[in-house]
Amino acid sequence: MPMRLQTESGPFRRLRLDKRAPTPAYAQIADAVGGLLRSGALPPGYPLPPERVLCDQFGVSRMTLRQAMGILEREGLILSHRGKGTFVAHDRLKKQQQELRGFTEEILARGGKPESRLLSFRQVAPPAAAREFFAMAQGENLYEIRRIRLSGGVPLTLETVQLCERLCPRLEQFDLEKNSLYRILERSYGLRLGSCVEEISAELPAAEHRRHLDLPRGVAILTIHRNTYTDSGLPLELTKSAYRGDLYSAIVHSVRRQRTGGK
Amino acid sequence: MPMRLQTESGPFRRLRLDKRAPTPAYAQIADAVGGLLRSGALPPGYPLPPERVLCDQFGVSRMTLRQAMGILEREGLILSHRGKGTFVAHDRLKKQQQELRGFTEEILARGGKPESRLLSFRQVAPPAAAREFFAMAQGENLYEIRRIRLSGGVPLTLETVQLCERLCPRLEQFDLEKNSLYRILERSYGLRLGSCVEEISAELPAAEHRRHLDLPRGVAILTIHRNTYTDSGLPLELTKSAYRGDLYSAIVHSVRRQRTGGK
DNA sequence: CTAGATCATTGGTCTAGACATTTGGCGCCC
DNA sequence: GGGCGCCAAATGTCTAGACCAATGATCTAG
Repeated sequence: MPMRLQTESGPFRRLRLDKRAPTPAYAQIADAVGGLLRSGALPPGYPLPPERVLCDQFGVSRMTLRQAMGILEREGLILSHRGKGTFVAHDRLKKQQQELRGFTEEILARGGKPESRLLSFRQVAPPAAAREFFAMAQGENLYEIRRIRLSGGVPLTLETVQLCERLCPRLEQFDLEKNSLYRILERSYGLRLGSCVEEISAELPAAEHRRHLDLPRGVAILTIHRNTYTDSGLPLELTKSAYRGDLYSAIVHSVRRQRTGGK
Repeated sequence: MPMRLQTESGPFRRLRLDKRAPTPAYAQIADAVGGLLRSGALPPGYPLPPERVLCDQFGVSRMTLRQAMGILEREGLILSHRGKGTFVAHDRLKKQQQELRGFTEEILARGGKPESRLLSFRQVAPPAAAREFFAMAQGENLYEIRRIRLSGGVPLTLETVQLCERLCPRLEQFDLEKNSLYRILERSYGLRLGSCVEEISAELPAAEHRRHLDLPRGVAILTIHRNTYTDSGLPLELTKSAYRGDLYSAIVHSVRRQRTGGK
């Protein structure tokens, strides 16, 4: 007897697709299947229905379905093997792209309760480093924001942000103790954050750190310099953060460079 | 007069494709175009020929060409806009995936001259943390390698690596002062590195650090705990590194999570 | 009982089209 | 001169197939 054709899609049976929606079919499929996988309802190694079966179910052609599967595979949610099938990947395989987050988002993601205390908000003449980074013309101004950032009421970092006034004029109208700066930039100025480069280093505490961070003895400072760009590559923000070394550490996900691979 | 159809592919004119080669057409195209872009010969914003022109030139269908373009777009080498065209992206836009590297590779990439001094190479009973990470059975052993790692003759970090003997038996036959551990794992054991998670923190120097790292006064320690996995998600290596804070900092690239997007 | 051939099933690649949507230049009309 | 609409060109999405290559179950010959 030939190998039985798999027709029972099991947990995938109920997934559907709205052909009238403006979102493309492949995105809907990737969202639907991806959501099911991320829910953790299926154990690693659990087989997905064959592509041709899913095509029937969603009512799309195979190329469209494979566009969705490609997204899921790049995210590390599934693993495909020619001749065998496609399977739910192990959790550890999830390709965690290093994610750009502001302090507020980062602390929320870690289960903390972010707060801010504004130390100063000034317009300053740009130092050379900032002038070069932002490609500033003569006479352009820089916003400089200094804040203590807390989690659960404990001072965690002393942060200095520099922003080019050209990109976010009248920034002073916002309350930077109550609002996430990144949210303001995205929502109110339509600046879509794109990427950043951080340099993470270790230092001994200086007087300034002791003054603001309530440092116990025997604690070092984790310093992060961040250069942020918009999604179109425009220099957006320059940040220096001094974290309490005993309360904060940076988590970094890396992947091995591989062959350019399929999908 | 209608808008002139672009037929001059300019710098792209000479790119060709070997239909008999075993590598898929889309990979060849991505390599060829990607190589031209990475060479820096074209300025940011320079327009690529329309997809249909490239299809003709390479002799492939549009879906195949778009598979190649999708790779380049995900790498951040090009930017596409519906209705306008496809353009060379700005350098800053290149999606630098955080890359997993061993010390040797990292120092070479930074233009240094990596060396190692072996402090100890032992088989030890696994501590609880390692037993859990490697999912070790009773009686299994752990390799523990302690090395001073230098760049240009200067001690840079004190590194302790733990490896599960099951995955790389008879590791003691290799000279770990002369060979990159990652190279050994890949070449001699066929273990393909996949990804890692690092926790980066700051500490004050301990006696051990002073003893081995030749520390000047006023220097903190940058500590990196690394959990490494193979490309199939198998736990491979557990490393703790203590870097001289004045000589080393970690560079991290991050990108903003976006809509699942096309291609 | 085993080694090898067969073959259906699977994902990987590719084609030759189609229609949709966005953009921007051009010409027309006021 | 200044809008406004048309339309060609461009990318985005999708189809309904095709063939290839790897896998592994089954069948068959020894």
